[in-house]
Order: sequence, then structure tokens, then C-alpha cells
Amino acid sequence: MGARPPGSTDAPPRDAAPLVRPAARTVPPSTVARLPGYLRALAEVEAQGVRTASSDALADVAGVSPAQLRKDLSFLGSHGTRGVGYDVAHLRGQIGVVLGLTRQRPVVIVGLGNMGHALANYPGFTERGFVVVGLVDADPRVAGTQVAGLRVEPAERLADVVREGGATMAVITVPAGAAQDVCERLVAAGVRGILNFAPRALQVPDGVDVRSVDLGSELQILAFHDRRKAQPSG
Amino acid sequence: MGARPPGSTDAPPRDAAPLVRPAARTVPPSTVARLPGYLRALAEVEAQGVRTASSDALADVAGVSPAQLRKDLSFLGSHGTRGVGYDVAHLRGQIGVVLGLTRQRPVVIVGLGNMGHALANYPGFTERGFVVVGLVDADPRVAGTQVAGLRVEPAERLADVVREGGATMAVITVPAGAAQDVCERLVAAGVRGILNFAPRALQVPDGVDVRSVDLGSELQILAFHDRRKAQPSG
DNA sequence: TAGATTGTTAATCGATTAACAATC
DNA sequence: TAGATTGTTAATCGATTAACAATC
Repeated sequence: MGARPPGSTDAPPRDAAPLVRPAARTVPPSTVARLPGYLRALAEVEAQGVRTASSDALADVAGVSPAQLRKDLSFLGSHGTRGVGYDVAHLRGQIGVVLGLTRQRPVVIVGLGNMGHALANYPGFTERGFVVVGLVDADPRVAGTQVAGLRVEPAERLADVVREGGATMAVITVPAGAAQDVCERLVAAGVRGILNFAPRALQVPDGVDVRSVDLGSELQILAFHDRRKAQPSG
Repeated sequence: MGARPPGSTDAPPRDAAPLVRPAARTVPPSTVARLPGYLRALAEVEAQGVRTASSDALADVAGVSPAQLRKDLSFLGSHGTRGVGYDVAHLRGQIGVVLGLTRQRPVVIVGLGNMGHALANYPGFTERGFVVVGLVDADPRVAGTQVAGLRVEPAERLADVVREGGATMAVITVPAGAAQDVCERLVAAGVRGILNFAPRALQVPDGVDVRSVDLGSELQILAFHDRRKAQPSG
């Protein structure tokens, strides 16, 4: 528990010189947000049998500019070879380390409505390094049922489910009105990363990370760009 | 009407002086992305009976800083009253206009797996200004079935479904390998805004807007922040 | 060596924050 | 009027882009 809170703006203290240089001192948030995309791109080209890829090739698959990809990767340390490119398998491993994907991470899902149900069965979580270890729903008609091979637990067992599964991450797919309460109980149980699908801003203490996915908002943002293109077709 | 448009770098062409000043000349992307959140916050306080709210109060509900909220709203024109605050109903209407939510927008969903199924039944789309007018799935076992009160159409009817529904927006929930092809066919049929759930970067021509929601990536980004907090609990 | 491509620097651009004059 | 709060300005901060020296 001696760790200093990361991401502080002051000069980073260097208590002891580490023998092994840590892969990254700091990685900007915008870069972190793109790393999963690079991981996807690497998996894709690797599946095609490519062993080495240039920043141009990778950037093309990932949908970014080569300059941005190189800049992003430079924050992780130097993992390419000038004149050659990047070793696909090696870079994949490095990004995995930076993202903390060296072990499967247990995740709990709270709220087994349509969305929660779909996420519990979503293969993408498993493929990307996560295991759903627990399901919780407050509705007594839902608790006790089986979803994706797991028993749905009642609301009062939330903390137990988190602790028994060793989960530090959770997905909230409850109605908006219940989201903040669920959030607080998850945090109290030890959860430090929350993926929130409820259309509501969640208040969390320092050290807890929330990412919100609001599907209605996504469409509204698209609608903004679409609004002038309205077609008076006949 | 002698005021010069502020904040523009180049001289904007002024072909004809509009009688009604358009609500916004340009709105920065980062601001656009936050407008749906303000809409949500306004709906919430309005439901509590609040008629007028300060930037402090709204920002609190929306989860942003008061300065940022005021700055964002200033791009839409001036809709508050100094010393008083914002008229909740009026501001809600204004943001709705800016986002182009003055009419229900028809949306097509392609891919009726777990996720597509959940989205077809998602009340949040309806509540936020959208109507699902068509469903398409390439799987012959899925096409022909009924989902959310609509018949799922086969892949070859994609363009018809888009045109018959008048949809300019679509949701892609097909496997990654099929996403680019579906995307191109949607664009060819007239779709201009795409919400993509497939974990793949989509190539689109100018004038088409894509927003990608990759749930695996979201968890991986959370994992980055969570990685050092690993608990060797006993 | 010559060609290719990274890693890094510097310049540009955009977004956020803080402060406060304007004004209800 | 005095107090409250917006709208806007200027300063800061962070992200992106372009260019190229380093180097395989």
C-alpha cells in the first residue's frame, strides 16, 4: 500500500532507481484510449500471417495516421526497428503488458435486462482478456435464474459476488435511477473500474475510474452531423 | 446585425443576411459530444420540477465543470440570463434544435445477434428521438423472425429496408468480418451516420460519420488504470 | 551502400480552465 | 442597490501533425 497516487501533475518522485526500466512512465489518456485499437489491428494482421508491419500498414488497419501510431507507441518505449517496422507478436505482447492484460481480469455485471443479458453472453469480453465471474439483479423474478451459465444473484449479495469473484471491474446495466446506488455499492465492495451503460453521470471517489457508454447519446451525436443532410426525397 | 461572427479564423462568406440568425455557426466536436449529456441533465432537473437552473447546478448533474458548461452553451448562442440562470425548458429545446432532434429520426439495425437484439428493444433510442424502422440479418435462420415487433429482413433487402424506412442512420451489430461490407452497402443505400459495434475500424467516404463503440476496448482501457491496483488480498 | 522506416522534435491546433466584466 | 450569474476573454494545457535526423 505504499504506492503514490498516479497521474498527479507534480514532478514524479523517484524514490529508488528501478533496475528494470518500467515500460512507460506516463501514457497520455488519448494514447491509452487508442491502444486497444492497435491490439485489434495487430491481431488482425497476425491472423493473416504477417510477422512484421510498418507504422503505415498498422495505422491503415487501425484507422489512424502513421504519425499518430508512432507517437503513441513511443510512449510505451521503443519497440520497432528503423528501416524494418514492428515485430507484430512482440508489439502485441508489449501493449498487452501496458494495458495490464497479462492475466484474465474478473468482471461482474449488475443488471440483467436486455443489455446486461447481451453483455453476459458477449464473446468479445472473453476474447479480450476478461471473465464474467458474477451477475447481480435486484428484480426477484430475475435473481435465481441462469444467464450465460451463471446464476443471477440478488441485490443484497452484490458485495459477496464482487469479493468472491475477486472482481475489481464491473459493468452497470441497470436503469438510470438505480445506477448511482449500484455504483456506490460496487465501489464499497472494492471495484475500481466501472463501465456504465446507464444514461446518468456517476459520482465516484478518487481512484475509481468510470467509462460511460450512452447509446442514446451516440445516436444524438450522429444526428448532429446528419441534420443538415436531410433529404426531401420524392 | 452589425456584429461580426466571433471566434472564426477565416472570414466567413456572408452571401445573404438571414432574417433569423442560425443558432450556431460552428460547434466544436468536443462540445457536440457533451450536448446529449446536457439534454439528459435538463430532462432530469425538469422532472424534479425545476424551471430555472444555474450553470453550477446543471454542471453538477451533468458531471462537468460550470465553466465548461457555460463555454459549451455559448457556442449555441446566448440562452441564459445573467444573475438568474438558464430556463430549463427553453435550453432543452435549443439543444434539441442544434442536435437536429426536432423530428423522430429513423434508424436501421443490421445484425440481430445478442447485441442487435438488445438494441432493437432498447427503450433509450425511442426516448431520445429515434425510431427503429428496419432490421436486417444475413443469417437465414434469423431473417423472417420477429424482433421488437418488426420482421427481420434478409441481407439482400438491406438497401430496400433503408430506403423504405427513410433511414439516414444505422447501427451495425454484425461480426467484425462482415462489418466493412455492411458499412459500404449502408452508405450506398444512403446512410450518413453509422453507430458501429463491430470491433473493427470502418472506412467511409467523406460526408459519412462513424462512431464506434467497442465494448472490449472499453474494458481494456479501464484495465490500464486498474493494473497497478492489483490486490494481493488474503 | 541505398532505401526504408522509426523515434523524436518543433509547430500547430484545439480544448480546458480561470477570472472577471457585463448585466440581470 | 447589492448579490448572483452569465458570456467572454486570455492563459494554460494537452493532442495532433509534419518533418527529418537517426539508424536498421
